[in-house]
Amino acid sequence: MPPAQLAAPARTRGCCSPVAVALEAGMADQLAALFRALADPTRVQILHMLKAASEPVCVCDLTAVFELSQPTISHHLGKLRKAGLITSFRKGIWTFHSLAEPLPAAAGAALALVP
Amino acid sequence: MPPAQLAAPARTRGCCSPVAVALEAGMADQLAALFRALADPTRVQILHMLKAASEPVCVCDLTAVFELSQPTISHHLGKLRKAGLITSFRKGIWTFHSLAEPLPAAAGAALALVP
DNA sequence: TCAACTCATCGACGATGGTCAATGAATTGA
DNA sequence: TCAATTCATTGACCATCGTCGATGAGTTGA
Repeated sequence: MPPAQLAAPARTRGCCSPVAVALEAGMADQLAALFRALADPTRVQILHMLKAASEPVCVCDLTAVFELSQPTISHHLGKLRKAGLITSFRKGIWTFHSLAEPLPAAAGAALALVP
Repeated sequence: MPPAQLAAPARTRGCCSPVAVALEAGMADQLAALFRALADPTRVQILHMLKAASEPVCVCDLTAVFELSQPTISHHLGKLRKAGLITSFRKGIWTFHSLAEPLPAAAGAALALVP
C-alpha cells in the first residue's frame, strides 16, 4: 500500500493509477520537430540576427560572422527553411534570407524566446 | 554592383555588408540546450502529462502509457531533469516526477508551448 | 534474512546530426 | 563565349541520441 503523505499522490493499490492522457502523436511530433530546428547554437544565432536585421540577410553576411564553412551555413539555413522558420529568395548572385511571414503560431512563440 | 531593388538590401559594394551582431556564445548554447531537451516527441508527451497532472507522476505511470522500455523512460526523465524542467523525489519504492518550480524563465516560456 | 519490486545505470547498437572538402548549378561582367 | 562569383548538393567522418537488454542499487513486506 502506498504511504500517502507528503506530495505523493494517494493511491489505493500502490502504483500505478491511470493518469496520463497522451497528446495526439502528430502534435507531439510536430512540436518536437520545431524544437529540434532550434536545438543548435548556430541556428539560434542565425535567427537572432534575422530578428535584428531590418533587411533580408545574404548568406555571405552569415559566413562572415561564423567560423564555419559555407556549406555548413547553407545546411543550417536549409533546416530552418524546412522547419518553416525562414524564407529565402534569390537576387542575382545572392540568396537572401529573412524570418518567415506569417510565422506558424507555435513557431512565432518559440522564436519569441530568441533575443 | 548589387541590383538594389525589390526587398533586397541596398549594398554599395556588392556583398557583404557588416550586418550581424552575434549573441554571446553562452546565451546561444543555453537556449539551444533548452530546445534540445524538448526536441523529442516522448519528452514532449511526458511534459504534457506532467502539466495536466494535479499530482506528481510516478515512473510506472509513464511506462504504462508509452510503448517504450523502462530504461528508455528513465533516460528521458534524466534529460528533462538535467535541463531543469522537472524535479523528482523518492517515496519508498517509487520515484515521482513533477514540473520544476519555479521554472527558469526561458524554460517556463518554452513549456507554455506544450499543450 | 530474503524474495519481490521499482527504478537508475551500463554497454551496445543503429540512426541522426554537425562539420568539412569537393563538386555542381546558376548568374554576372567582360 | 568565358572566367569569376555565390550558393546548394554530395559524400564522408565523427559525435551525439534514442533505444534496448542486462545488471545493480535501494526499499519493502514476509
